[in-house]
Amino acid sequence: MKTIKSENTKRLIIEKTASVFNVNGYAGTSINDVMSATGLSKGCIYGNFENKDEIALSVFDYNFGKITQHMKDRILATEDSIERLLVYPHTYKNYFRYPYLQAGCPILNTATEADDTHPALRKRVQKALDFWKTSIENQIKRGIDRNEIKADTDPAEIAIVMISMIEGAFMQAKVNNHMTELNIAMSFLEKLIRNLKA
Amino acid sequence: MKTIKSENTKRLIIEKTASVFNVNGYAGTSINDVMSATGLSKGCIYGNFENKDEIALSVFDYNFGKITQHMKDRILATEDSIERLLVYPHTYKNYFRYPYLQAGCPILNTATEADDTHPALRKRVQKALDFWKTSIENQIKRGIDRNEIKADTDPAEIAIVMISMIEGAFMQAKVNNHMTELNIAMSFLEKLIRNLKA
DNA sequence: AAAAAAATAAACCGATTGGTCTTTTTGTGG
DNA sequence: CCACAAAAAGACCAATCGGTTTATTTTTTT
Repeated sequence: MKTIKSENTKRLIIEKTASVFNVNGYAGTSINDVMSATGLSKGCIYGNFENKDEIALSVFDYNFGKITQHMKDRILATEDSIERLLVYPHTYKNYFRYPYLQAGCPILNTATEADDTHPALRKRVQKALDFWKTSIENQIKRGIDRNEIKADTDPAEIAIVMISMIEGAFMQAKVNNHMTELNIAMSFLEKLIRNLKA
Repeated sequence: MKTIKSENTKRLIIEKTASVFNVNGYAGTSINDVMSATGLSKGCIYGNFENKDEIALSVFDYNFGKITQHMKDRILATEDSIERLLVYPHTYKNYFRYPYLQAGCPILNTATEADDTHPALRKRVQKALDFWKTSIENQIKRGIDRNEIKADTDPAEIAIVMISMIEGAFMQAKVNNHMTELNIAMSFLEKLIRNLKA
C-alpha cells in the first residue's frame, strides 16, 4: 500500500539527484552520491527504488518534464507560429537562468552516454527526442494552416535542423563554459525561423 | 631508455582501446576493459601508462587525429572552397564507413561527459573544437579571397553553425540508430554551404 | 495505548574499481 | 651464450561499487 510519505521521499530523491545525474552521468553517479545528495541512507533509497536504473530513469523523466513544461508554457503564451518557434532559441540563449538546464541538456547528456551502453535509458531519450521533434513539426504545420509560415516549408526538415543546431551549440557552450558559440548559433537559428514567415 | 618495443605496445593499447573509450566513455571504461581489449596484463598496461587518465587522454588525441587526418586528405583533394566545405557534410553522411566515427564522434562523446567532471579531458576537447572551428574559418576566408565565396560571409558564424549542425545531428543518428535525421540535416547543411557561393 | 505495518538506518555482502608490487619472461649487447 | 635490463604477467591491495539483510524508528490502524 503506497503511502503519501513514501511518495514524498521518492520525489525528494528524484529532485535532489536530478542535477547530480545530469552532471556526472549514469555511470559516473554512485549510490553514495545519491545518499549524500539526499541525506538519506542506503536502505531508504533502495526501499523506494528497485535499483540505480530506476532512479536514473525517473530522473531523466523528471528533467525532461521540467524543460517540456517550460517550453509549453512559453509557447502557449503567444498565438503567432513564428514567435512560438522562436521560444526555443530564446530559451537556450538564456539557459543559465533555468536550473534544470544549467547542468546541461539532459537529452544531450543522456543520449551520448546511453546510446551504446544503456538500452532502457536510450529508449527514453529516443522517445523524448521524438516528442520534441513532433512538437516542432506540429507548430510548423499549424503555422502553415494559419498562413503565418510559407506553405512550402518542410516541417520535418526544420524540426531536425532546429534540434541539431540547439544540441550542437549547447555542447559547445558547455565545453567552453561561455556563451559565444551558443549565442551566435541561436541568432542564426532565429534568422532561419523568421525566414519561414509567409 | 625508451625502446621501440615499448612504443609499440603503447600504440597497440591506444589503437585497441580507441573505440572502447569512445563507446563506454571515460567513467564507463575500466582497466579490465582495457586488459580484455588489448589482451595485455594489468602490469603491462601500468608499465606503459601512468594511469587511466593518461590512456584516456592519449586515446582522445588518437581519435581526433584520425578524423582530422581524414578531413585534411579530403579537403586537399579539391581546390574549390565550396567543395572543400562540403567535405564535412559528405563525411558525416557516410560516417558508418569510417571506423573511428562508428562508435560516435569523439568530440561529442568526450565533451558531454567531461564538461563538468574531467578538467584535463575537457581542455583537450576545447582545443580540438577550437582547431576545427579555425580550420573551417580559414577555408571560408580562403574562399572569399579566391572570390568563390560571397564577401559578406561571416566565417565564424558559418563555422559555428556547421559544427553545431553536425554534432547535433550526429547525436540523433546515434541515439536513434538510423540515418534519417543525419541525412536530412546534412542535406540542409549542403544547401546552406552552396548558398555561400559568390 | 497496543499492535501492525511501513519507512528508514546501518551493518554487511561479494564483486569490481584503480592502482602497486613482486615475479617471470623476453629481447639485446658483449 | 650469457648477463643484464626492459617489459610483461599476475598476485595483491584498500577502497568503492551496487545491492541485501536485519535492526530500529516512525507512522498508521485498531
